[in-house]
Amino acid sequence: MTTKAGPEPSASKKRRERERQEMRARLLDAARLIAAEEGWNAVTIRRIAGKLEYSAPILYQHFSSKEDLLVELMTVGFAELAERLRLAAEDAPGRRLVAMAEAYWTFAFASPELYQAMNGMDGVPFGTAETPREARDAFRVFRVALQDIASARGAELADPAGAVDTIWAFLHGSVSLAMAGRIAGGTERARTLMVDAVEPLFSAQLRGGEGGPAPR
Amino acid sequence: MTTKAGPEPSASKKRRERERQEMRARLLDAARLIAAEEGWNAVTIRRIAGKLEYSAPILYQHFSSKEDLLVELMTVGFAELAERLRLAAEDAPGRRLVAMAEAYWTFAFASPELYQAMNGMDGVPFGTAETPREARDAFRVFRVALQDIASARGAELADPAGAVDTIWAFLHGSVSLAMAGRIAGGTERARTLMVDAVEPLFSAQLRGGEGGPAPR
DNA sequence: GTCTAATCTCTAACAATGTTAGCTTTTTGA
DNA sequence: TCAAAAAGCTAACATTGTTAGAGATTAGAC
Repeated sequence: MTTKAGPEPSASKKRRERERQEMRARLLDAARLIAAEEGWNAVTIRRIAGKLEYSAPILYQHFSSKEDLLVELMTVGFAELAERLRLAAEDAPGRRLVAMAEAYWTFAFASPELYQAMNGMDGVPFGTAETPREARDAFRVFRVALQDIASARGAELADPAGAVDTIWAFLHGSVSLAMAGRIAGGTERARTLMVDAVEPLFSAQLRGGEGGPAPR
Repeated sequence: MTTKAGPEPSASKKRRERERQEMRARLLDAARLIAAEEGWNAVTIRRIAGKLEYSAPILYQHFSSKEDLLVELMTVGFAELAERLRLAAEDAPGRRLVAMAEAYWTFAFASPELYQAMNGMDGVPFGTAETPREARDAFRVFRVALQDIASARGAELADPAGAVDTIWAFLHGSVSLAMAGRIAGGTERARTLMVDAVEPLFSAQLRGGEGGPAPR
């Protein structure tokens, strides 16, 4: 390990580094707050800085560009989502799948601005940046949970990674359409539709192809 | 009917109206082409007009704003998608579901710029405009097809509209993640995962709750 | 305590964006 | 031939992300 080479940094140097980090976090929070209140279109560099009573160029001492800040918020979102999924994964195997689907939904509608930053909706760019580690974390939590549920039923997944992709795609599509107001009947109905369909979608991922109904 | 009140418009008036429509269509095509070649971020009013050798303000004689043009392209997209779904719905009942899922996928990847315009990705605004008639058209085609498939199996859908929403959400989520490069293994694997899972997802929509495997 | 170098933060400016005003030119219909 | 209408342009505006450069503040060595 080459970590911590050279002499110990002086006390004030450490303090200033800490203040830098706090400033960075405050900038992220400000952007997130504006987005939550007025949508991503209202998130401009001058408004972010203004919210902290700084002038616009301050942002470039903490992020290389506006997009850089947005990408960072995306990883914040994935971290929060992963945490919620971890929590839901502690449910009993019988309820775990539904709990995780509900956790996904709850996260998305509790923090729509983060969900949008993560999925490139509404003016937030996406695709150029690599998928962050936090996203892979969330994915892994999901995969382990699905495998556990399968083995609790005395079965196993034909293609664990594929099962996660498939179910993730369904959850994302459901939330995405619901958030855009594209599901007639409102979000409550959309949520019910999603939760009801996730179980058969999972069963079909079990070895042996198109699985039958879930065991009672 | 109050259509066609007043005297017949003069010949040259009709010609100019026709030219206006053509100009409008050319503006839409230019925007679409730029988006297809360089992404939506490159689509600026000056570039759209420039591509037709006009100056920028010409756009405002055909659209009330840039967003207005984008919304129009969105309905173009839904019209194309509806047409493709209609075609796929002519397949034999046994293949129809997969054919429609494949048609959805093929459309999305044949015209990513339209798909993005329809679903508000990558800088294209969405949500403010009402869902256009063409979108409801596509939805209806889907619903009728699903109902036909069900009755061809001697069953029926518990909630036809809900079944469409559910399957649509899954298709959209799959395409959306694949297009963002978020499915490990590339688009071909993503496509396979989607097509494989659509059948059990459909079966679960049949009356009687979580349906078993498809009849052979 | 004083001085130099680093760090912080600002104002001013830049090019590019969507959009509007106002003018000139062309076309229309009598 | 002429007035009205339509088409199309240039010039401008405010707002965006971003950079340059100057002025203030602080750090740490003597």
